[in-house]
Amino acid sequence: MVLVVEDEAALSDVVQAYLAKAGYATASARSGPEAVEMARTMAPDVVILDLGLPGLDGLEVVRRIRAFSDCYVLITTARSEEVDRLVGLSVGADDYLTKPFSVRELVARVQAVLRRPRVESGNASGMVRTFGELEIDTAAQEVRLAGRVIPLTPTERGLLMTLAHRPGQAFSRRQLMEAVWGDSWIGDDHLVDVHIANLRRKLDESAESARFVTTVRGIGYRMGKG
Amino acid sequence: MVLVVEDEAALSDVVQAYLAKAGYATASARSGPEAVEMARTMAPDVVILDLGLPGLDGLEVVRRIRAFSDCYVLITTARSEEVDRLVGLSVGADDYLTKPFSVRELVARVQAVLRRPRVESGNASGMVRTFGELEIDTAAQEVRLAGRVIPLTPTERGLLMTLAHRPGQAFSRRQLMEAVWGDSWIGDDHLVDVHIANLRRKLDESAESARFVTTVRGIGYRMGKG
DNA sequence: GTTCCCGTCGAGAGTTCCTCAAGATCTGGT
DNA sequence: ACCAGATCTTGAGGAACTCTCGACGGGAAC
Repeated sequence: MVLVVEDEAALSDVVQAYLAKAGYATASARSGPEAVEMARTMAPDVVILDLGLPGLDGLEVVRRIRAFSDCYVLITTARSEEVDRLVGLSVGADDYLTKPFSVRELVARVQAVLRRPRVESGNASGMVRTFGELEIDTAAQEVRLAGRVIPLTPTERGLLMTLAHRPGQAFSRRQLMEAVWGDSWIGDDHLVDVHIANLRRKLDESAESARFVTTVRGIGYRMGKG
Repeated sequence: MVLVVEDEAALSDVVQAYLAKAGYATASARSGPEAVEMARTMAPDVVILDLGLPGLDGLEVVRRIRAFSDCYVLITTARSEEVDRLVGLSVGADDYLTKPFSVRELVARVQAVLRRPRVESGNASGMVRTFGELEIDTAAQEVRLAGRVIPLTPTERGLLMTLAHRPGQAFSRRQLMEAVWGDSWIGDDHLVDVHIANLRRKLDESAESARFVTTVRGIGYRMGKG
């Protein structure tokens, strides 16, 4: 499934028509928050995102989506400056196109992207990351431990999925807060500690005290390896 | 299999000869498009890519290869500016070397790469610096020696990463303090000595007394080669 | 041989992190 | 609109870890 995020209805329709003709199911969003919400609930394979959205900054949308999803993000932008491209790629986008672009080329890139070997995960759109007995299903938005579903609060899920998105990578408390609460949040770093503690309690009471979330002293937290 | 992409035939031959002597099969490409094509058909384990290729932009080559392959990409570049490195890593390269580089070091990195269990997909921001058996992983914020994780305090990590940032360059104690503690810090230079000593103890007790941090008398410290 | 610079050690001070608990806020149902 | 339950936020205390500093011994440069 391809999610098209574009506030200009005419362009959105054209793009969706071409994608449909190429055999892809599509969905559309017209604003940043809507895009994030749909990316979360529909778990698309590809998100085509217009950076020039009114309201929420486009790059912020990429960051938020990246917090819980590994889907491919293709950016379109009217400003052709190099800066945009680099910044876009550095926040986690996979490819970019500058406007005006050929819709055929857009479709070609989507096809190229979907040909790319999917990261460990059997099913097409649902992606499951495993860490020993822990399974994180980003499509179903649920977490299983030894087959058992662990009930997590949205905050705990957000933290876990952010960490699991790049296993081994150390995240600062601030990075985690930005990913889960959004970058406009102002609050105590200590919040992260408490939620991580709650998360660990739920995860560890079922497992044999195998720590999934590791503390990196002076930095923050990361997934995996004690 | 290691794919060497380099337009200068002499250098390409030398690199390939060393790699062959280390036991690796090699292939070579002399242009960007050829590199992409060979990466596609031969599915190499590692691609060593010269960013300064004529014609197609080197970064574009990385992006194209990334479109279908998750292989390890090691960039070499004559321009040592920070910008190059950041941009290179953001498009999906895994490591980089600045020219002129030691062919031995190149081989050492390739070996390190192939020894290391591939850590899941796109660790685009995961940058790993290697000094012989020492691996400095700035993404995970951890240091490995012969595959073993060495637990370091934040200060020790900071010092090591500062030194490793420019191997061979001598840093004064004051420079190191500014880098690790911040430029507003006022304190005794001797502090650096203590932490360097602690760092060396941790690093050397596992290695055969191969000093990674060298003292430059009257100046400070530097990374590598006595 | 002298002088300075560097390496090592130990103990107190300081910081970071974890845990527990209570108040505030949010959500869904009636 | 109201209530009940879940979730989020904030704070304080304690434990473990890390930093800092002074002192002494060894080694390099001259």
